[in-house]
Amino acid sequence: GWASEGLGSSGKNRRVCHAAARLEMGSLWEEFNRLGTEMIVTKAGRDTGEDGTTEMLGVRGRILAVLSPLPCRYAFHSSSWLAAGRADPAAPGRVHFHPDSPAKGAQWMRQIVSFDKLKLTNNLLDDNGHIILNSMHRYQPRFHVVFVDPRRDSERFAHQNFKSFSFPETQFMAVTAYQNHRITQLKIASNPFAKGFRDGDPEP
Amino acid sequence: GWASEGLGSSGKNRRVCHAAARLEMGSLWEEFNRLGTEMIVTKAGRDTGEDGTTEMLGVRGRILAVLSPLPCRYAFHSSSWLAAGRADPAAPGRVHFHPDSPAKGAQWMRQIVSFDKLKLTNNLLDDNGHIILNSMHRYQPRFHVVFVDPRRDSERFAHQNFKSFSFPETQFMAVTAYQNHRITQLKIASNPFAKGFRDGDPEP
DNA sequence: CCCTTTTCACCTAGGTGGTAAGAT
DNA sequence: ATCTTACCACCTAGGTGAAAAGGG
Repeated sequence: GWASEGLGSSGKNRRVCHAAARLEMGSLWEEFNRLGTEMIVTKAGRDTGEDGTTEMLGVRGRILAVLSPLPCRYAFHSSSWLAAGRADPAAPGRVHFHPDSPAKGAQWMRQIVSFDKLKLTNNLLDDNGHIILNSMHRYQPRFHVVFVDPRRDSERFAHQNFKSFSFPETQFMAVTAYQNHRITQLKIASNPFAKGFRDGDPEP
Repeated sequence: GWASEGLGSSGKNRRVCHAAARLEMGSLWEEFNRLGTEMIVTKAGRDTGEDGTTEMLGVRGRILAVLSPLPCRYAFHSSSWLAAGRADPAAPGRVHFHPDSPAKGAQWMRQIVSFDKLKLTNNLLDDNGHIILNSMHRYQPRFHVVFVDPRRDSERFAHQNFKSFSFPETQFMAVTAYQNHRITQLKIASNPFAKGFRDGDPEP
């Protein structure tokens, strides 16, 4: 009934307003962010390795990720990124639904919510559902916890039924090839699939 | 409302009574069945490669698979299977929910419904959710299309809300090692992961 | 003797950055 | 000159039956 769909003090539905989230692998994200994170975009789509942990209970809902563009074009000169004019026109942003969606809150709590199936592409005509980005532009990942409202006129309450999270340390630059060699080295050191490019002695 | 949940002539909810299904790779299943299909069970769990196609429209529901034991123990002697006494006592049968469940009918129709994540084990203490079988016993795979009834007292109508399918050509014997060498050869010829054991010239 | 378990080489499938060639 | 693409060797991850060892 209507009474049970009351709003919390934030103007959000009570089912989502207490949702919380923390970033998994936060120290690694910070290490990348200090150097200026770069993410490869290809025509076919490449992974991102995004992780997050939700602390949501009792919500029957969806979790989805979006990448919000930051409004500037960049260039990499003498080891640093510089703003280089207005952002190129962006295609309408795509949304990536977590593959476990929809699921109940207890299910989301059971394990880390990983966005490792999310792929980035620079192909404006992509029809694989990947998220389309402009290379040499900067993005802020965000994700939304959405309560699936069973009411028939649920569109009217859409603004109450989600709660959003973003972690500044996950901002990144979309590139087709790495610009900063220190980013390349950190990727090689931290991604198991790049183990073939490591040369030093591995730690236990 | 209640009127819209009326029953078809079969005594099943109208949402499932028109569901239909056909077996994918039917001719390969028949080829195996003529020889006597065998499926490996291990302690850790092994795949089955079950495929099926549903023809279900407009149903918000689940698809799940069960393996029904046939009540006999078998032995393999001189190239054929013989009944060999009563069936060993079986643990309560487990159910395998298709990982896309729940989903709407249109989603199920979009692609082949494959049970290739279903694994078989002979470990009675298995806690990976695999289906537990007795080796040297025969089984009939079945699957059920289930309408998720939104009514509060939906348990009362459970018997109306599913429709079951089984294909006799998918019956198989659970084994820990292949008994019939012709089954081994047909597995090697038809399973891409066993390509390493093929010796003849491959067909284009 | 019959059946089960363990380990193995050999595959499929797909995620890495490197590299050189291509595009603008 | 700068950015993009296509292909590659090298990984991770995991599905095969073979073979040998183990158990009752």
